[in-house]
Amino acid sequence: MNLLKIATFNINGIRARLHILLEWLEREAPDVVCLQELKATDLAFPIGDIRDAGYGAIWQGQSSWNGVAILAKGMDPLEIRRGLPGNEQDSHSRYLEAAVHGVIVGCLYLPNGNPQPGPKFDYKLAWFEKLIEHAAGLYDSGHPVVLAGDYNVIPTDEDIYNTRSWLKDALLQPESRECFQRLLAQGWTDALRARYPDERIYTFWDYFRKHWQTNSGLRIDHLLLNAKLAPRLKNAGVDRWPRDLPHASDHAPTWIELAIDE
DNA sequence: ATGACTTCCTTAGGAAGA
Repeated sequence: MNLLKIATFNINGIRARLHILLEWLEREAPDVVCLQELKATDLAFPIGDIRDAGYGAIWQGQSSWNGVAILAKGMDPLEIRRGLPGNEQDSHSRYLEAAVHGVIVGCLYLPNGNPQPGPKFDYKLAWFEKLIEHAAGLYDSGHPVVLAGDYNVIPTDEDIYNTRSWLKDALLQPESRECFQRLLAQGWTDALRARYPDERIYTFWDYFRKHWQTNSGLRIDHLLLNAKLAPRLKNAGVDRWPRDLPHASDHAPTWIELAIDE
């Protein structure tokens, strides 16, 4: 059976971690990659190295912070939109959407929202509302759709090693979780949770307190599938090995494999 | 606990991440 592998990876600075991205692309050969936190301007995006690795790309950069990209093996993604509808005044580069290998791919970097309460948390929730609104149309578009990215939401207490030191954190506030649940209630399948209903799955381990070494992680990078795509889900997982490399991102690549119609 | 660790932007230290 032919499989299409789609991954999301918060790279946390594409220039500082280009060697990790290239090593991972070569070893895992994903067909589609959603990147977040480029932390680079459009001009600084390393498109030459990415083309040399066999990938086409579209990207939405920004100096210092944020920034998203979609990579596709052997083709250029066909861009559908950049930024969410109704968010034209938003100066942050956080959303790209493209048609790639027969699937509509939304690549998102949802605002972190800390500290909360405060304006950053308000911005997170407002951004989330725009996403929920746009996702409803995508869900019913009649096309296979995946919404992949760093959602900056820990959906449940099963998605964190221990809530004790995170209780005030924006990632698990009831408002953040309620937004995520309302998005899921449109019908989306949380692919990693569907594949592993009862296991602890983490996609992020912060740099503090030896959290990687003690597997004290969070599950905040998600791939949501609409009803057209969910029946094709064959496998899902997290590539932990890039998190263990020197100068690693604090996130690990998170992926799904979909059956392809021949 | 205004912490810890890391990058960016720029070369000393603040902002931001989660």
